[in-house]
Amino acid sequence: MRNLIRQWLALDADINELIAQKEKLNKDFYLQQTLKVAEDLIGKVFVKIEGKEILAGIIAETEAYLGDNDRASHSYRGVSKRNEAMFEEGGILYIYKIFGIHYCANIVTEQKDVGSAVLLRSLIPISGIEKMQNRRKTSDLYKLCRGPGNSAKSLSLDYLFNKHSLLDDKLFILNTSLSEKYIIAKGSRIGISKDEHLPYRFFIYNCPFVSGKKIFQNAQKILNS
DNA sequence: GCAAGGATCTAA
DNA sequence: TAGATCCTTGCC
Repeated sequence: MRNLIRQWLALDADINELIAQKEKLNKDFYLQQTLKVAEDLIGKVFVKIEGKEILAGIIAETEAYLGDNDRASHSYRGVSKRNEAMFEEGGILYIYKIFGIHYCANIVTEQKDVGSAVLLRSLIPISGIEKMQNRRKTSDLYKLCRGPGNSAKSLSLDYLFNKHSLLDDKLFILNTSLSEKYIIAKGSRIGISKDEHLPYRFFIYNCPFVSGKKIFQNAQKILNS
């Protein structure tokens, strides 16, 4: 597994070192523009601590859902019982269930009442892999956290975590710079029927942990600045 | 290719 | 209150 990760992110530190060395993303990060947050989250490490077990993955794929005139966003028609987390101040989770089957985890962004969030689509698992394999009932590392439903299942993110803070000691995102070693690309969001042309999906280019069959189609590389 | 599966929203 | 929709997945 370590070789597999090295191949993609040249990650040398183990998870405990990483947590000890790196800062958590703070509130100000989440209050930024949603598209910037979605792009900047690529390469960061999502961490969930369950007892003595550390579950962690490098964020490899995100999608932005804006609060301003984005017809594909759950927030488009205003506040409802389902989406009210999206209208809170940034830095918390918004969890919803799709097709009555799969949970999907979003990271709420921007100021209160904006109604924007970033969908967590895929992770590169780096810690707690056995637990993820048990939950997903597969040992295939590429498939463990590929797609929003699978990511939420691996991390066991359900309604209990709706509105949960990401500034928590057991649930946070590390401010790493791993993405500098990879090319980030953007393209169309997946599985939506409105405004599907908007390039609001961000992902690590040519990465097998990323979902979607057409990762290169309609993809545009973003050069590291 | 398509069914599972249930909450949510809209229209009446 | 009925009917359509849905930021998906894994099966056929």
